[in-house]
Amino acid sequence: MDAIYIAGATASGKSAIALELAERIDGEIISVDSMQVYRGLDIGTAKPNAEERARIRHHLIDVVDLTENFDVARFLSAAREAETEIRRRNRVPIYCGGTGLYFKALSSGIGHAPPSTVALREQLEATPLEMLVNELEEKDPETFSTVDRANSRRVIRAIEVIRTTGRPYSEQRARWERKPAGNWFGLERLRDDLHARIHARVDQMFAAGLANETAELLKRGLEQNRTAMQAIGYRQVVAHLRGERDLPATLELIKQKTRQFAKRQGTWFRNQLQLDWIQVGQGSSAKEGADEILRRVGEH
RNA sequence: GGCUGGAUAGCUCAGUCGGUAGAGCAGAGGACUGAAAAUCCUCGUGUCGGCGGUUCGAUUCCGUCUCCAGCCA
Repeated sequence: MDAIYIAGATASGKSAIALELAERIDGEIISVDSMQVYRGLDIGTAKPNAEERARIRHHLIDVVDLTENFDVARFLSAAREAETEIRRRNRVPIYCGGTGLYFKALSSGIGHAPPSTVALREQLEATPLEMLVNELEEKDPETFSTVDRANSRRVIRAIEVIRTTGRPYSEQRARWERKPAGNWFGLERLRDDLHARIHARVDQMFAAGLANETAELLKRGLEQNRTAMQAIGYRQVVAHLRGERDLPATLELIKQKTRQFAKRQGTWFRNQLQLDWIQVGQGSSAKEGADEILRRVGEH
């Protein structure tokens, strides 16, 4: 059986469905999640627990230390490796997660530009955006005309590649095109339903000790890792621990940030990926979700 | 009861030397090629607390009432 891809916003219930599916078809799960790769970020990333991981083999979870950097390219090669391994065992790879960029890399590749280096990036960050944009116009007119020039992250990456390779960024990117969906599924819920699930999940995270976990991670260098520090939940709890916000306000803020994030995930999935959408009903079980996926896989 | 401040977009507030008003946040939509749970873009008509008065014209000035905060009794 071909690999199955399941994309869904946070709290959409994708993990439970993937787990159910994996048991049914003798599959293994490859996490498509930019935060679950970090060791230590457990509660806040809703990582599958030990029991679930004992039941079904998971990949791309806990693969890097809090002090390491991770990016799409690393994800892509690790994912391909995991898939090969799974195939060798005659099992079915089930990709499941919520990081749109990673899914896109899986379907369309990522190009061959070099990774970022801390020193150059810091230097570029300290440079006024306008200067970088001017440099871009001169050295890579094509990227200049297509990038979001107000978005410093985009401009910085382009300049970074141009300076380290001496070549235009535009010629080092993968050609992205919309490919027809195979076993690529998107999970969708009614907005109110999803929000209710998000709120309940955030409450559960605190009940499970998110604040303590964050305090522990701080001792282990959480703040030194820029990417991990971006994770919703941890970032807000760190501010709370510093006394910048009380607990109820922190819970509210995290719920709000998560809602906004879920919305952005939906935008990405809808417009950047080619998915076969599955409406997940409010009271439906993981089993029903898995049934629906299998039914559609049969049709493909 | 008296005095002083407030009352303007869902929230926090700015402003109009009198010509019916605008930021941030929230919300909605969108973008996204090695940080992506990040980053960026677009979208603002609301009895300017109520009622009177002055005025060609009041959200803006005056009076009064209501509510909120603080101070004095």
